[in-house]
Amino acid sequence: MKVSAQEEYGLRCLVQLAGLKDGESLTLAQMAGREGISVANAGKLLWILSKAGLVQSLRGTKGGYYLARPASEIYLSEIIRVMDEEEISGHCKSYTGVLDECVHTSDCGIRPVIMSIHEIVQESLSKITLAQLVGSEKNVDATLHQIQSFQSRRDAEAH
Amino acid sequence: MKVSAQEEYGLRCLVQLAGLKDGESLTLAQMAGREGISVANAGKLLWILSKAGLVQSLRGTKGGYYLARPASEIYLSEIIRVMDEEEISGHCKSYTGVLDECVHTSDCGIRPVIMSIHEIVQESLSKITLAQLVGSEKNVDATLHQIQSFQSRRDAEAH
DNA sequence: GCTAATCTTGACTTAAAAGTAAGGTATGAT
DNA sequence: ATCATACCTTACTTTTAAGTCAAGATTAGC
Repeated sequence: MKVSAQEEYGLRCLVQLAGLKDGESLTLAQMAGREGISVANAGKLLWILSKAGLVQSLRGTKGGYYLARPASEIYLSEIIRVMDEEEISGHCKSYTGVLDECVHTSDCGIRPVIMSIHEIVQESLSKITLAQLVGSEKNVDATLHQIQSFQSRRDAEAH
Repeated sequence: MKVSAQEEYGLRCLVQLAGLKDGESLTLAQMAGREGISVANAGKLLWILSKAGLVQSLRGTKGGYYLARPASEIYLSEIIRVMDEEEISGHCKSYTGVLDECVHTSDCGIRPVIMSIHEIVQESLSKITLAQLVGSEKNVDATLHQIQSFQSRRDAEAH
């Protein structure tokens, strides 16, 4: 249960774009440089984000990438879902198929758990927008802890 | 962000053991057969669980595996953590290290998000015990939806 | 004590994810 | 028009996770 490299780098590039002013854009080379990944790799990630409609691009000399919507209207749940949709779509088309991939079909108590885990993650991430991730680590951390779902976890102990 | 094969199969084997009566045990071959995996693979998974103290084993002719504690005292959070500790331990020792592995060290708004995602998952799973996963799919699903953290998610829409 | 059943452990093989390379296509400036 | 810039797309290589193999060690029953 971990965040994949593709998910994380995709998120990082989006945060960069979220910090831009209106009318500005960033090239692949710029984003790759700041994240320490290759231009080719950044190109792949941004292409996925572009295909999903989260970013738009402009070709040519003054080209680059920019967000397709305001950062305050892009939720992390959507980003995470988009970034690993690639590998999923090869094996199965629907969301039910995702389960059939790793869960065998006989009746058992585990299927609802796997499903619930994914729902919990998606639901938690649907409360955070890209706009809330722009800024210093300290500020973002403070912001996150004011969001309801993140705060409630403090009541319970982790076993 | 998905449940790995290792996590899922480990969980499945534990559910099998949780369904045993006192004094009973299961061999690798029995568990492997029921889950549709090879005996060798089951051996690897059970060894991890054994090393972590979740199961105990008995060698020899009448040997097999059984839970080290009552199923009602084993939380899913612990299982998930144990099952992918292997890959983590090779690169870094502490939990901080897990983050340094995939997050570069400069100040940014993403580190707390990655950390929070893991915390949310752990906290949610710490409310479910192995004992609650024994039974038919329908019953387990009903049980899960009565647990507080799973129920609260229904209020919000998934974006 | 011998044998058969079973867990233990490390090395190896295979499959999947991540990342790279290269050629193609569109755009803007001169 | 031509050239330089930068995005687009497919195929390939590398790396990592998953799964397998085989030899060793332990126990129960005869």
